[in-house]
Amino acid sequence: MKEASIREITVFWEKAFSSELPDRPRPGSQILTLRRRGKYIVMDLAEGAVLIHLRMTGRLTLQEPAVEEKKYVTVALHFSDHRTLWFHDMRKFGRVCWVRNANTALGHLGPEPLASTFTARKFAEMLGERRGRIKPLLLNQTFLAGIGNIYADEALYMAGIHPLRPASGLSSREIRTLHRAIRKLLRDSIRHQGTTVLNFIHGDNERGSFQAKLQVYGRVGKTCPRCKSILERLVIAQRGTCFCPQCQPISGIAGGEPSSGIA
DNA sequence: GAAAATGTTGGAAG
DNA sequence: CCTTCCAACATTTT
Repeated sequence: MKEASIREITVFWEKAFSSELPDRPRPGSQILTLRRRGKYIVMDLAEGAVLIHLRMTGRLTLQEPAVEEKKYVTVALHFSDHRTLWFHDMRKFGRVCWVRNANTALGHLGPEPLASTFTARKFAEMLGERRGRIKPLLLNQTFLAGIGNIYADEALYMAGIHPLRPASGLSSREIRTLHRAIRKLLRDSIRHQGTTVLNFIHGDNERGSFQAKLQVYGRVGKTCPRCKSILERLVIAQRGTCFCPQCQPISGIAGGEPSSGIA
């Protein structure tokens, strides 16, 4: 595809679209690149950019939706080659935003976990300055970009860290383990085309397969794959949280004896 | 049939 | 700065 541009944007659900410009994109807004930053899909244009956030149930198709799913289409981008990108969104939390400058609009985001500059050392520096608990921090996009509820739970499980542990209280060993877990998890999930819990689809219109690899997410009450304890559920920062009380002790190091400290 | 839970984020309020 | 609650919305599960 060469010299593609956005010809027109049709908005079916007004709240799903916003623009920093007085008008919607004009004909000839050439598309330069397509990339991801955190949970945003970024379409850089010759002038400005289009940001897409899928939130909970957003999905994109280049295929025209069937009549019965048309009611969930909130925005459609019509390209110069006469193809159309359909933004479906059952819960209507997703957003499409036309901005002047993508970097400015996304300037609040924390580092990319997969960037080479995101080292364990850098992670340690970032954590040391923080007061809160580790799980809400992992979900905080201004702290680190791109981690959602599933990967936060999985990363903490993989690293053997209780979700309520104070962020600044992690040992350097735990930080290294968590850093590794986050990066491995995201890489593996991308390799498996993502995690489809309900209706997520990737660019080829297919479901992801990483859900088959999840160890704790969605498995409350089932057994821990590692130690066979019953996985427990907590609500932390309004988000359901699944963890293994044995492998992720609230005190002590992962895998260590809970008998440290007192007595 | 009502209540709670679901992958997210931003805003308000303490 | 940090945490908590809520709102946006539709569907499924309890």
